[in-house]
Amino acid sequence: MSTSLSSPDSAVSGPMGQAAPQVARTPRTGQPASPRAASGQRTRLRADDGRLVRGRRSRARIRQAARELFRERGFDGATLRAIAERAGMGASSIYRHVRSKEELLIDELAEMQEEAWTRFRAVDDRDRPTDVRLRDFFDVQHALLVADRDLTTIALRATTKTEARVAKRVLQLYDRTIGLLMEILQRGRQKHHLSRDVDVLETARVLFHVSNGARIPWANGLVTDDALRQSMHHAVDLLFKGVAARDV
Amino acid sequence: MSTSLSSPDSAVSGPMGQAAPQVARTPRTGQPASPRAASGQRTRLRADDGRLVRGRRSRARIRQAARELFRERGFDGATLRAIAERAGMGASSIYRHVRSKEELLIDELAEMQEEAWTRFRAVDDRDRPTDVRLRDFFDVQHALLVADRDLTTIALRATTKTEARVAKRVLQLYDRTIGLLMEILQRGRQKHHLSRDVDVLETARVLFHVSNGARIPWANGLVTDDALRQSMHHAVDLLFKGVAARDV
DNA sequence: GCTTCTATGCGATTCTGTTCGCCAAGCCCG
DNA sequence: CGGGCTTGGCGAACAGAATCGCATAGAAGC
Repeated sequence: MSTSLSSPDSAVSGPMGQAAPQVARTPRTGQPASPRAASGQRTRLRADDGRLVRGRRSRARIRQAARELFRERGFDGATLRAIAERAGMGASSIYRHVRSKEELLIDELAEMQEEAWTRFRAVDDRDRPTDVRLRDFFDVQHALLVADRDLTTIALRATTKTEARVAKRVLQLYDRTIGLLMEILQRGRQKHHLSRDVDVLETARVLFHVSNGARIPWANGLVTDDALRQSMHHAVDLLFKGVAARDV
Repeated sequence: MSTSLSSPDSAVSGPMGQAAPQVARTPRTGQPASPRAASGQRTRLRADDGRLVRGRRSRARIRQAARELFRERGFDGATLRAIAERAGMGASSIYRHVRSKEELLIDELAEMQEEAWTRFRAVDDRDRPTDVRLRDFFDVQHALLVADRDLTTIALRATTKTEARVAKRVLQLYDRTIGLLMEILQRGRQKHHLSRDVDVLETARVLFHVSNGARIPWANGLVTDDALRQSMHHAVDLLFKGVAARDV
């Protein structure tokens, strides 16, 4: 239930405020930043405020530096100090724009996910059999995963952080993927590929959970890239055919 | 493939050497500890060596302290220095017995898993329908999970650590669970609850992956305890019946 | 201009897990 | 007994993420 797709509240805005004025976040304190918010706005904060412009540029530099260093040295290898240095600022300043190192990662992750969706839509054909479409989707996702192993590992780790904010954003990404799976399944039901009494949402979730769970041994090098891929194909098959004996 | 159940090598021994002489681990260096190992044994190290006895006692105290503090403050809240203090020693001494904080956690985890297996076997009846047995298994596991929320969250996190040693041990625990699921499924196939061409191992894995994946939103408070439980029931159902239309 | 507020930045500091170098005590063997 | 070995322990130190308090500069309001 609460794992609703595209949850209405917050909507998360774009990764790292490349959009709106950001409502003066002051990452340092988790509070509404200032009494102003409650006591009626005194300063309105125009979007072209010189400070905000500077801030946006800083954020962009941080983001860029983080991305580069994540790829060069991996998440754990990329020191905040190194990121800061490359972004041309002190380490502590980063926390003016980001509330934790993991938050930087989410930008990366969101981007990869976006890429996965667009790639899939590019190759997808809504008229093909449902199971084929599903396999294709997982294949696309798989290709990106393999290209960015560290990223996905850490994304998984991020969902197990006490720091709820980070985990929630990752989970919101997840929800969108589940939504896409639902779409595919829904279409399948319309075309009578699926039996009528299937709960589309629940099925999408199961598929998604499998894909997440299967990544764990893979991320630890216990299964090969291809085995992971096959594993997902297998899961789709199983789910479609069912394992129960037909004649009992 | 490499995710074989009860992998032959190492067998991991018991949690934190409550058994054998431990082969002089010297956690500090990852190496075989001393040239002796290669050059033929010079000192044989009797099990009642006073030093080893002391070591075992220390390990027991550490373990006890860790367990208590994990429950009191959660994994992240339990400082190594606090654990050390309660165990009556300096923080750095812990590393004579353990190679990382996570290793302490694994002991806990292994114990919970063990408990889950024994509880299940206590209530299980091999003659009941396969899907019922599966649901029961997940229910037992679920009950323990709920009682120890933090533990399972961190276990997940541990599988995404760069520290391979820890992850591997967790995954070995996982493998045993998959093995149990296989057993259940195998029995089901014998009794013709399952169709003949089902790949028992692959099915067990899918089930297990779902259970892992489904825990993620739960651990983040996005689904209730009961919703998680229902989710697993749902997954078993889906897997059994299959989602494909029967008449196409 | 002057005050006040806000966004940004910085260096020092705190808190963590972990490592290092040294030392004590225990066992074995001559 | 007296070296050589090993285990266990300790305090100092390190590195990395995150926090604090202060400083700067731009903007808004008078």
